[in-house]
Amino acid sequence: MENRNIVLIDDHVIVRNGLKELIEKLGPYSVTAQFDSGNAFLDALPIQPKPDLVIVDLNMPGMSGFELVEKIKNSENEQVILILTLDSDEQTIIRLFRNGVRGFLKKNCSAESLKSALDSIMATGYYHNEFLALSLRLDTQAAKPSERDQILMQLTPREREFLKWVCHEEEYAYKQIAEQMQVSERTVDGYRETIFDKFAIKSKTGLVLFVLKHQLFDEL
Amino acid sequence: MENRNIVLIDDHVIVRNGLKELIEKLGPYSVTAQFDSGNAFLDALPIQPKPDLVIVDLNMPGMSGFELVEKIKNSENEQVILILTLDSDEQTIIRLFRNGVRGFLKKNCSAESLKSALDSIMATGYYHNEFLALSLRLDTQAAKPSERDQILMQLTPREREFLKWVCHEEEYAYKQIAEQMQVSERTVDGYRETIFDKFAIKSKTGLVLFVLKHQLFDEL
DNA sequence: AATAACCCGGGGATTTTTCCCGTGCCCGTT
DNA sequence: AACGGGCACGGGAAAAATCCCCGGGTTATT
Repeated sequence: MENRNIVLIDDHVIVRNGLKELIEKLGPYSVTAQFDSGNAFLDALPIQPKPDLVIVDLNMPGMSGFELVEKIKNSENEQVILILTLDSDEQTIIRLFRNGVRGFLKKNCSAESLKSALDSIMATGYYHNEFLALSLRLDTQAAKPSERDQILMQLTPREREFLKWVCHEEEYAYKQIAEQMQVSERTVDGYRETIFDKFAIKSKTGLVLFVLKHQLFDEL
Repeated sequence: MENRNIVLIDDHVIVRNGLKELIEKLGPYSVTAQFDSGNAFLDALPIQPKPDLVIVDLNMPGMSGFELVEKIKNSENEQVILILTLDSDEQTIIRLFRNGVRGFLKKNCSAESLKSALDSIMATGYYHNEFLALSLRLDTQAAKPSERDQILMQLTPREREFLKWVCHEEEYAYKQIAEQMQVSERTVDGYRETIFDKFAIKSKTGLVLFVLKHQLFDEL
């Protein structure tokens, strides 16, 4: 098999050099170009031959790896991308994957992991590890019933009803919610306050974000 | 390495036998049990040793593979599952994966694909191919692209950025958003106003609901 | 040159939200 | 009988959000 061309994008030259040495020892791979920023890569896109794989550091100053992936996706120039990351939350990983990323690897992974990632991407186009699988399952309500239940447990019936009104399409003000719930504004004030305290929320906007983020709405 | 125990669930005995022969030729795998329905497998669950892998046909009379996966997931008895399918829509695949399925394979796949699927699942726990990748990407984009795109078209770049800040976890006040965007509060006032007008929104709360309802956040 | 669309910003007013202070009732537990 | 939690209610005040007024600039299109 011919040598595969790999491009590295990372702001640290030390990391790039370390990776290059490691990668070229692992198999028929050649690191043919390195860039210290997403912009540098994008600038070079039209003039360089398309690599077989682009390895992107997620945490870079200026344009983050995430932004870079989005820009590549929106360009006409599809790339096979492997993400290098220290640790990242599930949401980011899911979004990256949906933007066409082919795999994720922790920066502190073993050489064996790196090798299997490279081999897998070259063979099947993708590298799939528990990192991603876990994230995807966390993405759905079904995966985190415990967290949701734990939140719901801490809500009294009136507080749940209050939250339902807060997230109502009609965008009720507290005064109107008070009317709907047949209590005084001051009482509604109380519901808000206790929920703020319980979950470290600071604003009505935060309440909406909280409910939707934890997908509580259907349970209220 | 020891032989891996594989269980087949498919309503066609011919398919099962063909698979068994093929699988046992491909590597250190033994098909230790076969079932012609999901129910038969569920009945046997408590009494048989847990297999290393369960291969499930998606299209079965009676209980479908999908139902079976859900039941397994809701039982206490987790299984490593590979799905065999003729062709299936993206939604089903996504749901299956989120229910813990480790891989998908077309029924008419090559022996090489089957082998790499088995090897990959045994090695990393997952098998990942373009089949799934495509589905996941379709999941977000095909959801309601027309409606969402139509909304996005009506937003200027600054308005999108503004919306991103409005829905930020930190619950920024407009004053803080103005700081982040490097403009005056009055300018932010303008972004809000125009968005309110465009989409008949009445409050900051409404903005959050709007963004999340139409799943705009990832696109901003 | 005119028009439109986007971007930017100051002053001021009203409403809403947020946060204090307090009160009391009911109910189940201890 | 005392206690805590949930529920309900009130006054007042600071902060934020909302809604007006008004002006300016750039850029692309016509």
